[in-house]
Amino acid sequence: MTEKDQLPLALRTVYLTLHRRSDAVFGELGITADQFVLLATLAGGQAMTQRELAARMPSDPSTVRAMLVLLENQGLVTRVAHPTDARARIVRLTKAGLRVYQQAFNAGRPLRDKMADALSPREIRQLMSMLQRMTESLQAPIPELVAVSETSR
Amino acid sequence: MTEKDQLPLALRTVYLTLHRRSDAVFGELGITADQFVLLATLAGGQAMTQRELAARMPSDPSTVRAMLVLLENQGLVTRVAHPTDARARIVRLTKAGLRVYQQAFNAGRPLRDKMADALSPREIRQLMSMLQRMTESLQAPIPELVAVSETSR
DNA sequence: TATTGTTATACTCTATAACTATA
DNA sequence: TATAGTTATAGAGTATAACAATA
Repeated sequence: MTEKDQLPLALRTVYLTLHRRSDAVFGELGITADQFVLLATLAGGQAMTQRELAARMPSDPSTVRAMLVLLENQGLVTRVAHPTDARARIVRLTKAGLRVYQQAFNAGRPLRDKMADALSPREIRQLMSMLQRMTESLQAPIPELVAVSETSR
Repeated sequence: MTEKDQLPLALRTVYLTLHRRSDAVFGELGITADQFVLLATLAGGQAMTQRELAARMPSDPSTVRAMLVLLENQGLVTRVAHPTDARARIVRLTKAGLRVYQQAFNAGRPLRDKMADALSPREIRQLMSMLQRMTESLQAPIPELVAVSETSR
């Protein structure tokens, strides 16, 4: 069991710890940590289709749809027809949705600060770089995994 | 929006990407990625009570119980009486549980390698150190969060 | 033919609260 | 009084497959 093999568990531990504390903070505003991520994805950029939203979160389109239904019932997002593609629907934050997002962003600051306080500014940059490279590497196809699946048929 | 504020989302993206790919790999062996973590926690050390198990995963005792029921039905873990504390139950891997864990560990190697390949050996050490510090920092009480909760009563 | 989204469905994980038994 | 575990309950996220409408 090398240090490399402990990486997934270490990653999981910090993520889940963050996720639980985030749920506690955001729960006071009536949203979950995952719903906050959805709102943040919409707040960060332009409006987008459900598929684009799912790809950025990242999550599954049907999962995102389930989340959107909940958020729509709360009046935090709306879905309107796409201007040129009649199949697609554009998701947008409502005024209330933007307000809740901003409140949640502020409410979460102590948590983000606490996490970042464990690192130097230089380490934060290095960490961001590493996380992005890890994500790209994990998203690429992995030949050995394909081989395992194929041969097990 | 500073780089520091993007850290939680970057962490989430890499964790969820890893989690999904892990689920796909472990699913061929009949277990989920979270169940693998439970098995790994038991395989890594001595037998332990459900509470100890929950603390190490980390997870909630009632969540762990639900997972243990599923794993017990699959014959992968057993729960026996604690020798000195009649309230507690000791959780142990069965022979089949150890075998499945080992198979899953091996099946997950390409994934772990792929993730680690994005980093140099030095970066892996640095990353582990950072993740551990972040976890500790997040587990400590956060005064500002307490204050928010208190004042909102 | 491929793509967007919906629907139905099912399962795992999550967590709170009330409870029993024991320390 | 505090702790270990169970039970009941509820909800959120997850994802697959079949489907309709449209590109």
